[in-house]
Amino acid sequence: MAQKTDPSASTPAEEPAWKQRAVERSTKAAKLRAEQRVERFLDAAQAIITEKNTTDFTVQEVVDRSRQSLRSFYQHFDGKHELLLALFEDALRRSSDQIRAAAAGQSDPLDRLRVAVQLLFELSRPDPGAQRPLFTDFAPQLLVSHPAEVKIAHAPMLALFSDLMTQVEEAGQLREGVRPRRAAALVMQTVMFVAQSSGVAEEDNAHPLSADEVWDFCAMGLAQP
Amino acid sequence: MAQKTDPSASTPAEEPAWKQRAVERSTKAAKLRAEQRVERFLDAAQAIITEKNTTDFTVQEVVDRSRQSLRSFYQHFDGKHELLLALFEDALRRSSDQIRAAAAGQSDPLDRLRVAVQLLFELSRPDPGAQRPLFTDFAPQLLVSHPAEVKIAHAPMLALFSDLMTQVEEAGQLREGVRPRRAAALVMQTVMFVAQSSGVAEEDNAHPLSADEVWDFCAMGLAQP
DNA sequence: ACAGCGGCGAGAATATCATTCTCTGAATAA
DNA sequence: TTATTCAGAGAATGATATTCTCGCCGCTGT
Repeated sequence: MAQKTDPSASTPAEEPAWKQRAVERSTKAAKLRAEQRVERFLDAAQAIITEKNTTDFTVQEVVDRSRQSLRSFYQHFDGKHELLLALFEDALRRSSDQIRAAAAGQSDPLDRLRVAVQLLFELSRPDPGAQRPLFTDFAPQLLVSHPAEVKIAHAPMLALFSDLMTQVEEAGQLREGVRPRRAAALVMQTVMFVAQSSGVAEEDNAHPLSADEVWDFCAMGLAQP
Repeated sequence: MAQKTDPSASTPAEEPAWKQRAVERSTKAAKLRAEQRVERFLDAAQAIITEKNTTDFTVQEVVDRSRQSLRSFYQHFDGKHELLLALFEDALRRSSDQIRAAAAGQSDPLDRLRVAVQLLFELSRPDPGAQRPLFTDFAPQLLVSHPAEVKIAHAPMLALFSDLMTQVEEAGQLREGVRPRRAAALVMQTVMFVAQSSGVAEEDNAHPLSADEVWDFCAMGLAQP
């Protein structure tokens, strides 16, 4: 395919418009097909993850479930990590939308931030039923193996918290000397990570950290003013 | 060992004292040998980790380096993860000692806590030279695969922070309503995790979070009092 | 001194995946 | 119709962890 279009680039006069259109039509079709295939892989993976509540599936499982082939898989993804990354990005984006919507229900900027923190905490903790082992399970691994991509995936959530934090600042409710963007990053990571490790219940003692506790910590810290 | 002493408890008449002693002597020797072997594995692994600055070594490497055998390895460890866990626990214990010592240099409880937080932050961030890829590299994976063991490994550090936090409370410097033990857990995790993800430098923008920022966040939170 | 036994080195055999490669049939375009 | 591209099936490869099989060696009770 690339071999067909490249020649036209080197000698444009040779390629009449109809041919370009034809090529484009076929290209578009190909893209569509590719998107559908990718979609099927993503759906299959998501289904498996939800079922097994872990990201420990094999590529083969995804391939079988999506009724496609290994060949196809590797033609569309650079590897398993890209598939996971895609799902992770997606989950994070949807979650940030959800949080943004929830926060919008509050009129006070600090309340908006509070709601966001608390909801993020809930969403980030291990299996509140069957959702998002992506956050809790997968994120840590990626953070080690593909930090740059993870940062990109975090972007929407970070943007949300930056917004909220900036609003808090504009309302004069931010402590002196706190830079809103950095605070946003700090809070986001704190909440996500703490939620993660707090989730181990077992026969434990007092652990079950609550969203309120986390919020109080973020908002007011530890020290007596 | 426990198995040798227990039988004597259930049927004491059968086991004369000399036999017990003899058995114990041989048992003790065996234990000693086992400990030495384990030690060699641990040393070898630690050396490799320090060299390659990653925990991505193969069991075979460790075996070769320690001049022992795979058979021995699996006779002494349940698997690679146990080896790593052992090293992790150790590193964490040594770090908590180091931090405890550093904190002891301060007379004010809140200062002690501050020093502890800042040092923990520095120790937890990716390779400030060649040390502890155990924290940064390995911990996340374990947190997913063996959360219970990780919690155990965290115990000494948690104990330290609990102590420091309690001292802060006793000095009346803890904000109302903050439970020292939970706050200790919260702070420890926050600092360790934030340190981790902050370490990715590259061509980045403003990221390099500082220990001071983290401390300010923990101590005073975000909101205007 | 000797037979049995446990610990261990050497390294082959397995098992599990991810990833790549080869063959092939079918849809599509020319 | 024929050539080309696409994509399914699944075998081949490669990297590791983990297990297994052979012996050897030293110790221990007889």
